[in-house]
Amino acid sequence: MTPDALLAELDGRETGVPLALALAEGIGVGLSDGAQQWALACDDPAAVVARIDGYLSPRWVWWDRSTPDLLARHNLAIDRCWDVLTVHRLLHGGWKTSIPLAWAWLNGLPTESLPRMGQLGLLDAASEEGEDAEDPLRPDGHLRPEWATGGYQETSDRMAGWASLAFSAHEAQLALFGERDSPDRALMTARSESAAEMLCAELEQDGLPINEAEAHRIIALAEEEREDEHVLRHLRPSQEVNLRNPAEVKAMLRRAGLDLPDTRAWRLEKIRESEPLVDALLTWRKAERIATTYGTIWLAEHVADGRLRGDWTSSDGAAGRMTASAGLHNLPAAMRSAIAPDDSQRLVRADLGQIEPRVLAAVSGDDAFVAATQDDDLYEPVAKKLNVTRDIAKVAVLGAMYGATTGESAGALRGLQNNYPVAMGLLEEAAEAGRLGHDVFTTGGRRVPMWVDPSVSGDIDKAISVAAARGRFARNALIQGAAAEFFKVWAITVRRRVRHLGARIVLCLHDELLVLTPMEHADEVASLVAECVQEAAHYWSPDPRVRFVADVSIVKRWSDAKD
DNA sequence: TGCGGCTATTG
DNA sequence: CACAATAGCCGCAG
Repeated sequence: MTPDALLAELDGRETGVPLALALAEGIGVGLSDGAQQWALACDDPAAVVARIDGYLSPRWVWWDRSTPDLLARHNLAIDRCWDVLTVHRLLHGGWKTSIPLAWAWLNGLPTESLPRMGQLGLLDAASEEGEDAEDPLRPDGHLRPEWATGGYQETSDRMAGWASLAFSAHEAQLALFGERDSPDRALMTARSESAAEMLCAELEQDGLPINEAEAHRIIALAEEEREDEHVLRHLRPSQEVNLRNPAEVKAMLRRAGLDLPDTRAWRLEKIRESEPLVDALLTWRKAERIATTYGTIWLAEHVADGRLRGDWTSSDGAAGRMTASAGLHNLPAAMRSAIAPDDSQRLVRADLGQIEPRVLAAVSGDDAFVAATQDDDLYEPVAKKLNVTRDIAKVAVLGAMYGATTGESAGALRGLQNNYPVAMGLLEEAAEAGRLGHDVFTTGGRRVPMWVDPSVSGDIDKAISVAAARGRFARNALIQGAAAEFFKVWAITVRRRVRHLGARIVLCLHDELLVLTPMEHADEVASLVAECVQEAAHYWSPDPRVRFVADVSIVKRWSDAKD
């Protein structure tokens, strides 16, 4: 089959119709619409996908990240897609999964008896009668694991079969959405999370622009400051101490007359003014961190052709936040001046303001709390209502979302419950579900699985403390998870809206975006990024009255101050 | 060599 | 010092 013949067959179909896809470099493309399947042998499958996408603009259905990875390598950006494994994580909860596991779960097959690769290879070599190696399904209904790990890529006919199964999996998932409380909302999430997975493929491909000379300068400075002697010279009598061993550091401080329960920075910070030894230790630790974690080895491992790259996942972690390796999400502030493009480009830096409380207002629909979001600083009206300072109001609101029970926030918590009963009630309901070990669901329909630690049975105190931790976790997961969903809608909207200007997202950081843009389009990109906050809010927010805000600025380096 | 504990960094 | 994450070094068990 040729691409032209295929396009003729697809003629007249509606935009957005689901079309499943499997492909392999240099081999071909397999497609399926559920009723028919097509196999195209060709060298450049991405070019075929580009033609169909331009012609029909379907919703591309694929099994997993391997497909957008290939498309991203060919610089083909797809906006409308359905990633079966990403949707599986949404429906099922958790992160660990695989194509055979998702297939088994969707088809009600026992998942304990999932065929494993090694033993199956032997069985297949024996090739029982009645078994067809060209069939991706075994007689018991399970997927052949060797198909999932590349076997489907051998011929375009196999790809067509593989695409056909992806289509079936997608239909099974659609049926499950129908059983949800808010099917339409969960479907929206499935689509946006799938697009976010494609964005992750691009983030891995592109990387962050990094000025290596500047990075080396920062590392060299840290190397100087991490000399043990800078700390040890404060000791009388002089002594050898392994500063990397917390127990030895604690003993060292005790000998210096400082008896502390541990040596954590927040504790030491309080006394560094009056204790030169402590001040030197904290300075040493900061330098040590940069030199060990973000030193020359790190540069060599993660930087190539002027880009800093890590692995990206679109919905890792408890509640579905994006994660990145290579330290991209916890780069020390001191290193951020090295994140900079060449002079012909700029970074548009944007971050959502007070995103978690605003999301709480949106998902709870609490009238009074929604009203507070009209303010640029949401904590001001809250403080006024509670008759406390702005700082206490902030700690109280954050404490309510994290499940704090002690400290300053405890007192203000009663004020929050009186003034914002709907929002606080929602949080408490989630916490109670978590304590009981019941799964909770984000507003976008992500299942957040709870767990029961079997090791606590018999130990009442421990069981209570584990249940309490689960309650805090569930309470926060509703907010953090919903914020992650909103953030991803914003990110994929930006991705789509700035593309024609040659701009690309190069970093996603929970509430912050970095967009790399040609200098001449920086102003327009910045405007679009700001507009996209409203567009994303309109699309995502369960309560249209909630106001979302963002800071947007054009910078040469990530570290540059916002204007 | 793998793992828990401690510590750092970030949102 | 509550929620989430990645990542390093240490000592200790195997």
